[in-house]
Amino acid sequence: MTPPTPAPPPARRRRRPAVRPDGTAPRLTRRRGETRARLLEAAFRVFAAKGFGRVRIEDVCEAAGYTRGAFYSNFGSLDELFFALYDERADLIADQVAAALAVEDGAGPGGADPDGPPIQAVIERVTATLLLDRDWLLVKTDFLLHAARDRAVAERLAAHRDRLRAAVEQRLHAAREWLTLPSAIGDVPGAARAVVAAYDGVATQLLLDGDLPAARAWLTRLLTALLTR
Amino acid sequence: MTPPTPAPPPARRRRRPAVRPDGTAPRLTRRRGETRARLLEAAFRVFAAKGFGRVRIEDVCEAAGYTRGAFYSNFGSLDELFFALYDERADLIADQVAAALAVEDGAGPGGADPDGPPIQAVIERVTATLLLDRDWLLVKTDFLLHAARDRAVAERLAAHRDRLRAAVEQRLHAAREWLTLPSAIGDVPGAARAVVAAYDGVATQLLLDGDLPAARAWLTRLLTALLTR
DNA sequence: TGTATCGGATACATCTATGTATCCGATACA
DNA sequence: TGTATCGGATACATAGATGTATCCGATACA
Repeated sequence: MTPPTPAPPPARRRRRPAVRPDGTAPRLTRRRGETRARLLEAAFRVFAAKGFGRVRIEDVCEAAGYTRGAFYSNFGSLDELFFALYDERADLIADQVAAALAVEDGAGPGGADPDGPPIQAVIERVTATLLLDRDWLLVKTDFLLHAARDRAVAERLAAHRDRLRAAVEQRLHAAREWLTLPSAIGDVPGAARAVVAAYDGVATQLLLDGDLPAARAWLTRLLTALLTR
Repeated sequence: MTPPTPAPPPARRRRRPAVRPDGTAPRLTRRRGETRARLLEAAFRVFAAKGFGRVRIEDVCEAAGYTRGAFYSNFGSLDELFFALYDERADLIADQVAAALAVEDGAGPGGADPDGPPIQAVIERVTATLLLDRDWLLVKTDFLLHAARDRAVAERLAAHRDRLRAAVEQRLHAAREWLTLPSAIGDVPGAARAVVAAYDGVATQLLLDGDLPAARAWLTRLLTALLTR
């Protein structure tokens, strides 16, 4: 049925080479970086609005104010763009969370914070930090479905989750003096995992009803039950 | 920009009519029902394997052993098939869960079960009942993403969740004598919601790593922390 | 200021999925 | 057993998206 093409090189995903034949770097790129950034930014909106499966390459270009030429000059496929987008945003968010949860250890020379158990404060902080943007949840869930079917993708997502979990764990560790965890939860690492699980659970509900304040309140209740006795 | 087409009837989704012009019912259908069932069964496998966004109508037909003629004779679009599939499976699962959690109130004339607090038993039961099939999780999550972008779809999904939550709630209510809920959780309805949230959270992890036994164990720990004090 | 390279636009060829119109074997009913 | 209707297959027409080849204005460097 197919024409007897001898052997069309099964090369998947070609793109503009990063290095020229003679080894010199392509003349570099300021304008290029901007278009790439704009494409990524537009892609985020489009993916959030329509879902990966319904997004055409041209949708992204249109939203970014380019044509497909710009796209193919920067990415090899929609998957590649999607993965790049996820990596970018995931790093950004992991940084934000880590910063928001970071403990200023040496704030005062006296050492530990004297004004009572800060567990509730930690919970509030975690809640406000993790549950931010429904659009990001939409994209992340799409990515989760990719990860569920592709080992390599799963590892990227798992790495992101590990960063979040580690940030939470560190924060809990700093507050361990005032922590009395339920026995079922056990230690601080277990508690950090429980926090992530509660977050994921509430995220599902948030995707369904879109009620961010309710999701925050509910997450607070769950975390209180999971982290105190 | 758009050609001045007068008014192309915006008729969406046509299919074989359920009633003939003269009002009589179409000659009925045993073979038809089987075909439809096989298409739905095949669709489940295909959706689980590839994800909604990557499934072509022909993929489903091929997996079911039919051609597209059979498909269009039974469904108007891939969305319609997908929704029908979800409704079917969701009902099935809700029935199973309700049955598995149902309490045999009048088992003995003596009344309540005498052998100690059955909370742990309830937890084990809920865990084993809810966390069954990763493929179903995959399809359900795809459906969740549809629901997140479409109010009408969201209500169907919410209805399913309500059935599950109600089954859990009823079971917890039956065991309320031995329940000492954490104060953050409050009452039985709150506890039922917490169970669903924990389930969703663990489901996310299960999608990522595919480790069902670990997911079960983890869900048990979470539920223990959420339902006991 | 000249010029070589780059970045993105344009135009085109192709491919794939869809939807529909038609046809034929199967099946229910007389 | 005959026959009208049904269920699904086949064939076709079309739309829509993709990928690539080419072109032109912009920009960095001399």
